[in-house]
Amino acid sequence: MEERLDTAEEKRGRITIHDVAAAAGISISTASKALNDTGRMGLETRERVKRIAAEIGYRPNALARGLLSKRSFTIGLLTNDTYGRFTLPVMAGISDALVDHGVSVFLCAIEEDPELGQIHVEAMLDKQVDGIIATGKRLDRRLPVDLSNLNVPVVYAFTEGAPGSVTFRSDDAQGAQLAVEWLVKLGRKRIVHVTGPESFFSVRERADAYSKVAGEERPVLFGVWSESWGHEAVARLWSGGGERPDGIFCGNDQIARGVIDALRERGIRVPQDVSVVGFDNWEIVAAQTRPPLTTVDMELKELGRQAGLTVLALAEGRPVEPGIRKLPCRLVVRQSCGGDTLGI
Amino acid sequence: MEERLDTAEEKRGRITIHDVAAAAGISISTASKALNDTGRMGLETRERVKRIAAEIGYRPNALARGLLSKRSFTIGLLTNDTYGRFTLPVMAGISDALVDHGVSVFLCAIEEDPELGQIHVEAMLDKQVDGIIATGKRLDRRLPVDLSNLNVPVVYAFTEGAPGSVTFRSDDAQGAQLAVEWLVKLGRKRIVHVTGPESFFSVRERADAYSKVAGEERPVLFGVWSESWGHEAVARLWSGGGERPDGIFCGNDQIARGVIDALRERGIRVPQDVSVVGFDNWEIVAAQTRPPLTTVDMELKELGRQAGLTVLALAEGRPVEPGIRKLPCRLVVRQSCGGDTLGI
DNA sequence: CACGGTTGAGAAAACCTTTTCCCACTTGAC
DNA sequence: GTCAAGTGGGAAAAGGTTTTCTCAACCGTG
Repeated sequence: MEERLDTAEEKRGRITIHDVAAAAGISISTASKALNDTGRMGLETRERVKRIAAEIGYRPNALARGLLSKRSFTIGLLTNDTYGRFTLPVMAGISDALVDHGVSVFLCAIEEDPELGQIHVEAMLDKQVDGIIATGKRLDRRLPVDLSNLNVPVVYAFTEGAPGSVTFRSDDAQGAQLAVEWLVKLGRKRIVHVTGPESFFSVRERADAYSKVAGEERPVLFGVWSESWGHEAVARLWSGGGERPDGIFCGNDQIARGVIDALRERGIRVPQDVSVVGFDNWEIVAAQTRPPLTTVDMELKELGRQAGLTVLALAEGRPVEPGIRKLPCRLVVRQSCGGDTLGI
Repeated sequence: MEERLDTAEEKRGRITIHDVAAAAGISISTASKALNDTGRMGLETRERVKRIAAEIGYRPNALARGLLSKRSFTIGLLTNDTYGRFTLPVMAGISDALVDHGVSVFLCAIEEDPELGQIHVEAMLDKQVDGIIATGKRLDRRLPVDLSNLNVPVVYAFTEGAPGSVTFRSDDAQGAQLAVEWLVKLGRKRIVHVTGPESFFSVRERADAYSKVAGEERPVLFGVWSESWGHEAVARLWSGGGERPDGIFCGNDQIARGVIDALRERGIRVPQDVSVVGFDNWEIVAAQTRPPLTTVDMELKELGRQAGLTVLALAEGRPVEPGIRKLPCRLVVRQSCGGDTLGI
């Protein structure tokens, strides 16, 4: 009765459902139904087919399956964030959410090149992706590629979406609020905000939230996203004869790092004399500052997870409310503010 | 004569070769041959079919094509480098090399989880990837997943490969040599090497190359891959009564950053008093040090490019010599060593 | 005029699955 | 003993493409 096809595995190429059917002495239709838990058949037959399939190492060909079902169990992730600082956590979240559903992710880094973007999008469409997630490095900029009437669902994550689309982004205002409230809670009174270029939407949003909590009259220093700007800002703050801050909310971790270094160089102690809080929770920067940086995490992985589930829902035809979804940030307490041993 | 099917584009779903054939008034076989430049037919027919296909926006379905040709024009990139520091440049290189060939890349981050790795590999095989590239964050460690008898080609890049496979890696010895020779050329005599854990193969390799150039008696300080170790190493070097170095070759850029910061804190000028050279050319670190860091670039993008072309060659059945291919590193001259204005 | 060779194009098989019928058989009720 | 209903399983089509084979028409040559 053990009628296994020795040739099946030797025959160069994959094991198909025909091999399973032959090995079980049934037709391929029955084999298919047995393996997919569809159709009617004896429980015993079903079990036997499954067992045999497992034994000979059968795995269904996703291409053939996709041809029929119009689902490729594949999605595309488009990004212009070359360095992957934002994209990688997003990607991790997407993959994490979709791997259980058997979905794999094409990653396409398109830089700022519209032509390259076009090529990648077409390649993905040819491969019948079930959907596309667009992500980037800036909330208020579009990717240099048109994703508008694509006949596959598109979801935007951490980049500006087309009108009428569904977009996921971090709630920067809430994140900033978290940071400033923390400084206030620690008793800081003379708080300032050192941040990036005012042209960034998230800069303005964070600055507004800061003003709401710290007070409209508290100063905001706009600059660039670099450590050296952090240095310069400290120089500026401590050079004049004005009030000396006791709390600095920085627009990102790199600026915070510059600020902390500059303060140390001036003999000002962090966090005893001045509390510093950053934004991004970019581990590589935040964990290496001295002292390690208290900062705001944008929960990009969760953002990716939700974007993944959403594009899947759209691909399956489930209805999804369009609009912008803001996901809350989280404050990561390390030692640059104090309060880390308080258990507040 | 203009007999275009208005319905073709309206019919929900993609435009198929049937639509092209119908629009051109020919059979699908002829259409296929016209579009693929195969078979025999009148030049005029060929051109006309191509024109019509373009007009109605026909794009071949890669799933159907792959089913027949056994080529999916898809490869998988497996990595355990969560943060993407090494993976992203490699990925960029692969993508760059393969996009012209119509190949897309599945990215799978598997952390250190063998089960997750297994799941992703199976998902990729189900999707009939033409090949797999394994990459990681360490030259002397395997990915936590078995890629040995997979019936698709596997290429290793920046991670340890299976015996008999083809593996691409950076030539760390040559890179280290480049760095130390640069210090020597600048007239530095009292060179030391501050590097990572001796358990890393590349650490030993770089250290050996350093010893060959600088002299066997020159000191090597093993530690960890962090800025704080850079600080500590400087403290150690400057605390005793011994000789003070005038050139420091660091095992990576983070250590170099720590070293430079520590030197500045002691009032030692870089590069006037001490030249510092790093390893990795991790832009985000190397460009933000003060002064910007002269460092060794491992050319990971080129490495990815070659890995991509190799796995493609294997997928197409072209013969490839197995073995380990070492790719040369490149010295990136910034200002931490001096010599940057010499044009040497 | 008969015939081999060329040219242009189509029919059909193949790739691997899933799904929709459809058929034969069993069971129980009347 | 006949019928209806239910059960287990198979044949075949469909999905979009490529490729092999076949066929008809046409050409020139002997």
